[in-house]
Amino acid sequence: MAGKSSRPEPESTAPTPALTIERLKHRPDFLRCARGLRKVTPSFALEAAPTPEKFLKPNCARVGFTATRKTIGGAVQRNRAKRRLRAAAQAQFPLYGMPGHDYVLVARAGTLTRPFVELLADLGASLKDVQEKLGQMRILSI
RNA sequence: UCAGAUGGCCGGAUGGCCGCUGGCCCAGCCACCAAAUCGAGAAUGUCUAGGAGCGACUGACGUUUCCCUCUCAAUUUGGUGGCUGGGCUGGAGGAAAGUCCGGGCUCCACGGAAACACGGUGACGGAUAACCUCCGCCCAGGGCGACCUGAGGGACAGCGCCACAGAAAGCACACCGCCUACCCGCGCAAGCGGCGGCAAGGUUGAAAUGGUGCGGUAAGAGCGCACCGCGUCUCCGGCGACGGAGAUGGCAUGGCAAGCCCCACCGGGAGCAAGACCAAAUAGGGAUGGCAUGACGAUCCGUUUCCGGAUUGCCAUCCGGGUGGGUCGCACGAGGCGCGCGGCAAUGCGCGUCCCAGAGGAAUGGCCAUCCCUUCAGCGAUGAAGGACAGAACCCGGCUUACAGGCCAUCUGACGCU
Repeated sequence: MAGKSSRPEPESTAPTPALTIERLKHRPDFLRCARGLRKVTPSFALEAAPTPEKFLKPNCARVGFTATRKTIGGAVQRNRAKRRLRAAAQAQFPLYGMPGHDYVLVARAGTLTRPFVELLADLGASLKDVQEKLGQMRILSI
């Protein structure tokens, strides 16, 4: 925890030169995020948790995508839902993502039907909301 | 023109902004390797590394140049790999689906053969790497027709079943019926009763022991005859399944094999998470229970031999820890397209040409605009909503299932015109 507190202030994340984004690939990471913070919108559900020390890289956030057969449908629908979420993440994470954290975007029924502009707005608002809560948690833990 | 049959094809189009991924090329940076050049150093020092040339010389010796060995550093060139940037180029399907068959490929098992078991296939001829596939043909059924449908071997090898209905459903049967010729009794007689004969007609059923007609008879019956069906034999056609003709029998073996079964043929098992390799990590942690608690060996302790003690074992379950990487397999194949030849066709042969997805929480896209199509509203201009089924995962040949809309060819029937 002491090592984490040496990071720059949360306000200065936006002008940080290049936030690299990696993809979550392993089931334990998804499970850990599911136990973390959760923010639900009509477009999707956003889950977030700090990246474990072991996989921590400077100035890097990790994102994963999930779409279940039960809520979304067949392979074609699930692929399309994940692609829309990926495109939205690519637009919004460099602006609002926090380095040193893992995020998971869970597709919901609205992921396919919601207009893309609103999907982007949902993601931006959710990321800001999660950013505040994570910031509070960090201050409390110090 | 309408209705229909069969086969084949397509499966929205164009542009803009922002992205993902494979291949090739270029540039920059980094790392490694090799070579060359230059420099420094080492050997190298009281005893002056070695060699060659040169000068000089009796000789000792002197001097200069060059080559060879090792180490370090720098520069240049080339190669390999990584990262970043740029350019060019490729990037889901007809079913990618279901995972139902058949193969290739991989690993495992296995001495050969046979038998048994299990599973599959089932007219005939061909195609194929192979098939439960495909083509042709035969038979049966359906349709005016083009054409369609068919698990299509065996029911005298055996067992079993045939519900309900019906008189009778496998040693067939006699309910309603038909007859009274022969024989017996009664009666003058008609007739009645008995002894009997029959299965034509009715009824049931998926199915009733050949059908129709004539003769025949007391009534009837393949009892006789003709035609049809069926069986057997002969001849002809066909590679064959089978078809045709003739003779003959006098009607026989009812159905179910998708109940068991019999016959013929085929079949090792598991699958790319197969499997191979590199790197990393672990190299045996703890608990509980069971077995052995011997022998051999090792280590330790008792000073040493003898002797004694301790540790070390195996199996199961649970808990904990580590492992999140990469390369190959893996994209040139029973490959696509075109032409020619053989074949009715499935398909085969030859020539030419092309390289055409390779991901790995899994790319092949996200958004916008215009056009196209469909539906709805509207007289209309137009507006609104929407875009079939569906996403490669080792590859190939099939089958099955899903599918908005559209195109082409051939053929059939009806109507109209010439």
